[in-house]
Amino acid sequence: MSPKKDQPKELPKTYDPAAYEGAVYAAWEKSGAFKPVSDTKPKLRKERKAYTIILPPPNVTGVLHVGHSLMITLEDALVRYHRMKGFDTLWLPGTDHAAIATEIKVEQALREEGKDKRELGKAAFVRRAKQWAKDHKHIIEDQTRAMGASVDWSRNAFTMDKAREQSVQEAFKRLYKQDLIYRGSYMVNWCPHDRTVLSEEQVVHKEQEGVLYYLKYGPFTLATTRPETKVGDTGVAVHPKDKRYAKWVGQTIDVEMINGTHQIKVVADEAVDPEFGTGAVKVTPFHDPNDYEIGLRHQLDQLEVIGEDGRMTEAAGKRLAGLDRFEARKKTVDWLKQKKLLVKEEVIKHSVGRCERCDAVIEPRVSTQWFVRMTKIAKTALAFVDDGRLKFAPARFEKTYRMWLEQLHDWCISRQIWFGHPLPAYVNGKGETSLTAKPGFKKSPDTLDTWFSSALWPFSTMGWPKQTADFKHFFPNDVLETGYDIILSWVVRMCLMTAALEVKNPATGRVDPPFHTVYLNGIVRDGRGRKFSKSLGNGVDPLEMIGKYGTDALRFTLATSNAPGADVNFDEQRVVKSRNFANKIWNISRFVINAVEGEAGLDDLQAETLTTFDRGILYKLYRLNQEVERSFHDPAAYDKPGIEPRPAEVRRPRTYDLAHAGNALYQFVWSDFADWYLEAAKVQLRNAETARNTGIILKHVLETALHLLHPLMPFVTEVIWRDGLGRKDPLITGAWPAVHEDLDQPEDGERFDRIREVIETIRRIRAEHKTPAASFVQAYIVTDEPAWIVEAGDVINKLARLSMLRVGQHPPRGDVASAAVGDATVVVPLAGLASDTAAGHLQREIEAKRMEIERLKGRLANKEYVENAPEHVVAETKAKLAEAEAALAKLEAS
RNA sequence: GGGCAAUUAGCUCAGUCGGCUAGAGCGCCGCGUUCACAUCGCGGAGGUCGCUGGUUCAAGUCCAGCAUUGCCCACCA
Repeated sequence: MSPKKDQPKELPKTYDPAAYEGAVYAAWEKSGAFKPVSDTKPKLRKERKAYTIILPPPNVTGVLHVGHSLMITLEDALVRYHRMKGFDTLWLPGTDHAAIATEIKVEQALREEGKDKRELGKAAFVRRAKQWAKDHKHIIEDQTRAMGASVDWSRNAFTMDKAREQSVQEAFKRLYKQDLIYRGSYMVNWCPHDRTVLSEEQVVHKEQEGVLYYLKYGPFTLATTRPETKVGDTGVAVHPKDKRYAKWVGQTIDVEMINGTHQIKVVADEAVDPEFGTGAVKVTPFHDPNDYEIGLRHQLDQLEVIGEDGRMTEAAGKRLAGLDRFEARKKTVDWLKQKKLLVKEEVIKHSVGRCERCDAVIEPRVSTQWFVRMTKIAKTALAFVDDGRLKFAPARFEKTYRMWLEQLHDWCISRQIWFGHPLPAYVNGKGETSLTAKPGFKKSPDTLDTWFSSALWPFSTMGWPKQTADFKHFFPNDVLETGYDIILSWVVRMCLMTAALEVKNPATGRVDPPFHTVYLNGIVRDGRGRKFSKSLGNGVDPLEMIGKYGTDALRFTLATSNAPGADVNFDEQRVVKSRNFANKIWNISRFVINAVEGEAGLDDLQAETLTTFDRGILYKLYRLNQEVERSFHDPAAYDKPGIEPRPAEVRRPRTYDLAHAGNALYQFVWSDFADWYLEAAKVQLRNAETARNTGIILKHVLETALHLLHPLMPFVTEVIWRDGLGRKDPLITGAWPAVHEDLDQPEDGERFDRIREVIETIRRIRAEHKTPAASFVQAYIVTDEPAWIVEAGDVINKLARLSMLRVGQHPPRGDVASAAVGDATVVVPLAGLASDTAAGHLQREIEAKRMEIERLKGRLANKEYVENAPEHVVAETKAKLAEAEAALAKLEAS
């Protein structure tokens, strides 16, 4: 604890997040709290272990959505925790240039001005796009601030800034030299709207209804969903074992098309399913991935009939040329009908690939593009998980990672859009490539897939290929936290690039994974488990939530809404609950601050006069500390020397279960501390003998709880710390509270709970007998072990609203209500109360006890149970039985 | 077609080496008493833990099968 203090301020009655959050964030940032401590104290670089997280860079085009909020919440909690634990902590922010998304936005802006990007020209367009990105990136950055993210803005990166440009160029060149990048003509996914090739991952397959047309096709009848491609057919394929068509195989047949009669070769190929349709399939090698393969195997011609713009080419013939592919389909069908070549139409469901950005139907086509060879480097990436250097949380996602690496196809990295990293290579007329300008070679007009730069992010942000001080200290990163929906497009590729570029871990000198753990969060859905969508109108704006309830409330809600890796059902009611929780913390603090004076600490406690409540709450606080640490604990982060984990943490970590931590905190703060200890403290503070201890404990528990809460609820805890308690050193850089092992006394907790049960029991009896809230009743507690209950007498009197309490062996006779609490019995005389149910009540209590005794006796009578169950379980059962029998005896006596 | 999840109170979810009477919040019903908080306090009702078998002294928890829902992967025209 720091001795430095400002004058505490009087806290208002209700916590108003909006009144503090902006200023608190600004103060944190200004103080340098977000930066690694070693930035100002370079000596610490050697002494302290680094803890590094890179923020998955949001698109510059984006605005904050709840998915971002979840990500920021989890990462910030981890970062704040490790900062408080004494790691040299770096959380590095950045944004992604999102090539296609940005290009689309800028095109839109141009269109609104009545301009077209092609008439503007490439150079001007790129300038404009860069400016647009620059103008917009602050939006998502400001929103990241609003979430309270303790990122180091001084290291803010952008996938297209100078340093990252160097990383990208260098990466391309190295891969090219190692023959891991090549250029070639293959079947690719083409978006006719954006006029660029896309990678497999940028194509979204959607199930939709379509028509399967059965056509007369020379001597065959065959089925197709894409009749417009007929003019591009150069073959018909059948299965080699299909007897129906055997006689045609190898022949060339005449087929009537809309643009004349074509000679079509009939081939036999295993790829044809004789069961589907008619068992014969038309082959369009230029425009279908399967047909492309069949065409290669049988040397069929490739005929381009649909152009890059999605319109039919000259080769499609006069009647179709220039038409959009879907118009061409209609026209072809009309023509087929007219010629009586259409046998039937069947409505089917089939999957159609669409562009993930613009939703246009993908047109597969043959095209010359650049690719990264994946198979070789995949082995290294698989080794990362094989030998346990890379772990997934939850572990099941490791399977997804493996699955993808085991069935890998080469990655198409060239794009025909204008905005992006220029592809740093030259090509000549013969298709030869070069990294440098040579006579006859021209600079490639292509740009690189956005994900190419993202794949370098864990080390490009650290200055790679330069061996900067940051690289040496902060690489590899610790945790990569992100949504499970981008394992493939991003996580896998970062690992592949680390392997391909042989980015060495400075600490081990070998190629290690770029992070030791991948922590995956789920997708945020609405309260009923549906995905957010514009058409449902169920979207949630995190900024609106922040405005209404405060950032801490949103964060606490997101952190506690689900188990790790599971989807989050977002329910605004829970944000209300979290807001109320923040307010509860606020008011607890107001009470403690007003009630307690002085700076005495735990060392000043007088052990002899500690009450059951005092010991109990300290024990529960100790357990809470353990529980929260266990939830945050990541064994891998401790791998390097410097910070020793506590033994208990390591025993059974619940890696990254922040929901568990949040629930434990909520339970402790609201129930144990506010509802019980605080109420007991109100009594103890009036007693000269217990007042001093109580004050010390109130303050100690509050201050400790503020620390433990801080990673999840940074704002309210900091405000209380600063304004309420008047602390000068901010909480954000405070040290994680120590635990006092000597407080680990479970019986203290049990006694606390036992007294709680006594009070609850009396209250229940009061309620059952309709005792007016304001009235007082008397109570007897029949017990063999009265000392610590007697000591709590004043508290019981107040909380159960008693006019008299007796503890001892002799309960009153007659008209009473009795209930068992452990082996004790609580007896409340009913004289003067609405007591019609007294006898029934006692009877029910006795009956319940008897049932319990029966059950326990039955279990102990079971030989196999006694022999097989572990000793402590059996002993526990025996103790329970003894307790129940004692309780029954007392009930029957009353 | 292959794989992965989920299924516990009206709703949203906890329940981590199998072991007392399965918990929380919200919602619902009843009552509100002293100066932290009505964004509050106290009490209560509410569950055949999806179904069927199996393992075990003991199953919400482990195993098998089934059902329903969701997600991912896969070239079926």
